[in-house]
Amino acid sequence: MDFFAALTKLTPLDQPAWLDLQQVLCRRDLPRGAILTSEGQLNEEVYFIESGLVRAFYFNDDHEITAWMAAEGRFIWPLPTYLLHRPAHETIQLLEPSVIVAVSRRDMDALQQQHSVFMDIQHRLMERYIIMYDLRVQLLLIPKAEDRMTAFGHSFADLAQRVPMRYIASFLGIDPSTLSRLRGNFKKGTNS
Amino acid sequence: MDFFAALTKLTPLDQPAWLDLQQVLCRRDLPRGAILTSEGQLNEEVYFIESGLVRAFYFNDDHEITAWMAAEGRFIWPLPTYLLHRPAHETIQLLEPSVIVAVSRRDMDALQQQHSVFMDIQHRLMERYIIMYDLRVQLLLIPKAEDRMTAFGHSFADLAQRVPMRYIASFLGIDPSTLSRLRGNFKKGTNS
DNA sequence: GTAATTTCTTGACAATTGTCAAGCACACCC
DNA sequence: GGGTGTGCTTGACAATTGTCAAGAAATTAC
Repeated sequence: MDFFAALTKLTPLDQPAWLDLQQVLCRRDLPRGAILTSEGQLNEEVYFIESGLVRAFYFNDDHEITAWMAAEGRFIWPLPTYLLHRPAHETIQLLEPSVIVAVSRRDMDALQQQHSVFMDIQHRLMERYIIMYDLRVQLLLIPKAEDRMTAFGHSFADLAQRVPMRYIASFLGIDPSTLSRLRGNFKKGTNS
Repeated sequence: MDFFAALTKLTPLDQPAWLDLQQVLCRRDLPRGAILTSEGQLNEEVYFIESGLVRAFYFNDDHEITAWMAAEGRFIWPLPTYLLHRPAHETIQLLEPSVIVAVSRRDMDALQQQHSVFMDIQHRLMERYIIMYDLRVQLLLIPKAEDRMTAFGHSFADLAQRVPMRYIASFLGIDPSTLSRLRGNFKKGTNS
């Protein structure tokens, strides 16, 4: 998924803005398991996933919770952290070897001052985040784990295939063993 | 809570912008139970709660789920609906007699074209929504109903007092009878 | 390819939560 | 202020889900 294509799909981008952006962006080829940002550290970058798969997680007591997952073609702008100037409560980690485009906050601030189109982009991404959050809350309010899982499959068919089960489980607030059992039952149900 | 004060707290507002806004805003004194917008209808207004208490809900199968609650001093900009130009999936209803300030979408669009400060306001509110959503998701991912309730009490102490229990229950994804029981246990626990 | 590690599955059981229903308390309306 | 309706509480039970643990399967490393 091309970075420029994804950007223009978000908002038409003029040549000067794109050139200035290219000056400051940094493309990284990272292995599976690499950490983009860590819980507790002040995040000062925004990202785009050119290829690969990423997830964010945090700890509640001693067990980790997957906050979200994203694959190639998606932007990562850790907004709650970014907006509040607070240390991240999430760790962002690669689930597959990935090519990540990164822009530092300092550079992004400067770009936003020079080209209003970068404000528009942030605005668009905020819109997307809100819509995603809305969906996420609706998912989590489905009372039964099985129904929650089915709904997840509908909304995130692509991720349902690629993301390891236990991450999906914690994303949905289900114990991995319960999720495994439900999967088993489901298969039996469809076969008969 | 004064509308103007709340606005300027969000973003400093110049005189001309405020005057133009006053032209189009409409203040309504509504009784308890009144409906601001209904599920399935295209919402074309944004609101501010000058006094009173409001909640939004929708139906999942046959039982209703409270999406959010808000008291005086808060803005209501139904963003998922507004952004997607889709009919609302929520009904917004007054829980107490309230004074509501409303601006139609048409007027707001015009204001945003004339005064960039109204874009800033939308931007600020989107930031708030994202932070609220983030909190909401974290709440819902707390596995035990009792812990979820406690966390709710911490984050929304004001609402916990004023909002009828069954709405809080559905907000937290708990059955009202379970919530009632937990409350009972909790009281016993603190007394001994 | 094989060993080592990790992840997934499954069983038995316990804890939590939901369901249905009945009684109680409270607020609201004339 | 008494009747009416609504919402809260509580009991008994059922369904769902979590916990702990062990074995199977898959993946990774060498």
